[in-house]
Formats: sequence, C-alpha cells, structure tokens
Amino acid sequence: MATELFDNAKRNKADEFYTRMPDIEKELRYYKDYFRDKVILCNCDDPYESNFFKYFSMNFNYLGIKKLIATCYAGSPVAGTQLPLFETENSESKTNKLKQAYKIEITKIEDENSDGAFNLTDVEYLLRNNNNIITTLNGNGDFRSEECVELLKEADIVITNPPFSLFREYVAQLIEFDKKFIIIGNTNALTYKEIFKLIKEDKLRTGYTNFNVGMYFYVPEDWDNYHKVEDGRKLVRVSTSCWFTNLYVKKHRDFITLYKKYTPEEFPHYENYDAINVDKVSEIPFDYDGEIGVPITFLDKYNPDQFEIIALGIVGSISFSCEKKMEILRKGKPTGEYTVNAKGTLYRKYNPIKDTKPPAFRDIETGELYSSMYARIIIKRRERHNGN
DNA sequence: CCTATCTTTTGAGAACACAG
DNA sequence: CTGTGTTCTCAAAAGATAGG
Repeated sequence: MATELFDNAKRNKADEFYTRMPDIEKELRYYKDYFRDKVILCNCDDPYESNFFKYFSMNFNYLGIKKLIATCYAGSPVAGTQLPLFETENSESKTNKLKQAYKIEITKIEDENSDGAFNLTDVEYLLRNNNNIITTLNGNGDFRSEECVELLKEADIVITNPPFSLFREYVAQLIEFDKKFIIIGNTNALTYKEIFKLIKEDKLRTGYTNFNVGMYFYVPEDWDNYHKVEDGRKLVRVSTSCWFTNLYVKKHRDFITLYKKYTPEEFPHYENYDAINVDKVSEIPFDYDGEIGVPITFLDKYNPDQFEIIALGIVGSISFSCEKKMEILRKGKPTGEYTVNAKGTLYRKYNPIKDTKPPAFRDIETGELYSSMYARIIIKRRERHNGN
C-alpha cells in the first residue's frame, strides 16, 4: 500500500520541514488578486505549526478568501506549540508526534474574542470555541487517502510545502484533478522526467522568488545537520529549493535580453550532440539559430514565446550521436574505469586555457581529453518577433 | 521465476566562486 | 572574512538484462 509511506516508522525524516513566514509572504504577495472567492487548501501541514495556515487565516478577510481548508497528518511533528485539542503520542519528548490526523475548515472569521483587533488570537479563539471547525480525519491524513482527495476536489488552489520525497506523486495528483497550485520543491525536480515534461508544455513554471535563493526551513529539535538557529529553532538552508506554480508568473512573459554574438570559439559544440554549449543564461547568443545547451537556471527565466525547449541534455531524453570508449578521470587522474556514453551526459573537448576544472574523460584511442557538462537544457530560439 | 550482473537515476545537498 | 548565488559529486538504490 502506498499509504504505508506515511506511517511513522517509514516516513522520511526529511519531510518534516517548515517554511518561514518571510519566504511565504515574499512569494504569495504576487498572487493576491487570485485568492479572492477561492477555496484554498493547505495540506501536508500541521496547522498549528504551519506558516501557510497562519498566513491564510490571518489574511482571510483581507484576501477575500471563500474557504480555507488545512489538513494535518498523524505523526506530524509538533515542535513547540501547545495543542489545546489533541493529545500527542509522547508528552515527555521535545519532538512530539501528533496522534490523530485532523482537518480545519474556516469559512468566516472575525474579531472572535471581541478585543477590537483581528489577529492570530482570534484564529485560536475560533478553533477553541467552535467544535465544527476542527474535525478528526478517519485515516492518517495522507494526501492520497480518499477523504483527503475529497477535500482536494473541493479546493480551487493548493498552497503548501509538500514532502520532497513525494514530490512527483504530489504534482501528479494536482495535475490529475486539474488544480491550481503554488508549492515548494527542489530544483533537482526540474530534471525529473515528468516534471520536465510539464515545464516543456508550459503547464508548470517556477515562481516569483528567484531560483536558488537558498531558502531556510525549520527542522525538528533533534535534527543534527542544521545551518543556523533563529528564535531558538534550528534552520537548514536548502540551496536548491524553489517555488513551482501553474499560475501566471510575469517573469516568464518577459524576454531575456541577449547581447552576445555567436562565435565558434566561445560556444563549442558538444561531441555527442549537435548543439552548442552556453555556460551562462545571459550569454546565450542572439544570432544562433540551432540548438543550444544551457544550464538549468535557464528555466527560471524561460519565456515560451522566446525559446522552445527541445529536451533535457541527459541520456534518455536525447540520443547521443557519439559513443567513444573513454576512461573516467577523477580530479583529472585515471581511475581504470571506462564509459562509452560519458555517464549519460553531454561532453565537449577539454579547453586547457579556459577550463578551471580538470577533464572528466580521456579517449582510450586518441588520448583526447573531454569535459562533461552538468545537466543542460536543450533549447532553440523561436522565430524573431517584430520589434524583438 | 529467481539470481547475478550491468546500467541508469537520484539527491529537504555539497562545494565552489565571487562580491562586498 | 561572510553571505549569496551557481555549478556539480558520487555512491546508493532502482531498474534492466541475461542466464540458468
């Protein structure tokens, strides 16, 4: 059973990350107009810990939200918050686990405690004093469970930080039910076949927050490899985290300014595929009409009207035209290991003057040295538009 | 159908380079 | 030096293939 993945013992510890409020505010402010009269679902989250829930409950009236639904799975870590309504498995431990999955449904929220102001205490008041706002779920709160799918069907837009380890499945479900979404994922996910396909078809794009800003996330108390502490809580920097959405994002309608002129010297062809190599997105030549290999960071600036995405520059996505037997080098030194397709990557001739890294392969017959390229996106410039 | 062996894919990351 | 943004490692795990 797939749901077994969500059982305590089997769940990936790394799925217990919480997003910081500044990161949420920074991204979501661009979609404000979209939230009006919408049903918003924040799943895979503990509402008592989640800043997503806090953001939408606090801004419920300001944004004009129709309904806010949040779900929390059993086994969710409860870092420091006092839970008024649900007991945890072990009250002695610093990292409590929630025993019972539940959901919260808010359709109206006002100055609940009549103190003249609207803030988080009103949200808490509402939760404490209305037993129909919080209700227990029958199952463990897994986003794939029947009752959670019912909640998904009701939603207009899903906003959360899903478990990275289940990212593929999570996105597949959102697509299956044709939902709008704004979620956090790993930039490595861009190279997943299924995710890349969605980007290529312009059904998915990166969000407003710039790529690779290195978001910090709260981790459980007993987490060892943390990078800094803020307000007594451990944080981990994930340098490859970014927002994914299928909503309109302005930067993907802006044209990338191109200023470089193509020269064969500066933009060498790959040995195993008919495309030129470009190391920086800003250096894509404006006058080259063939296929171009660019770094993955391109996808954060990609405008479908300016470029066409051909494929991922890795084995399985394109066919390599050259299969030399080469020795694999490690830090430029022989290893005695061989490969015929450069471990499935694009490669070009080693340039002893410009390259700062040692070569990765050596042709066993000719002795020619080659550098392998980090995952590239193969693109092609579209026909020039008037005035472009 | 199972096991041994070879091949491909993966990363809630790691390691840089660079600006200030 | 630190903070920030970009490029890239490598070994484990999963998948594919071959042989009995």
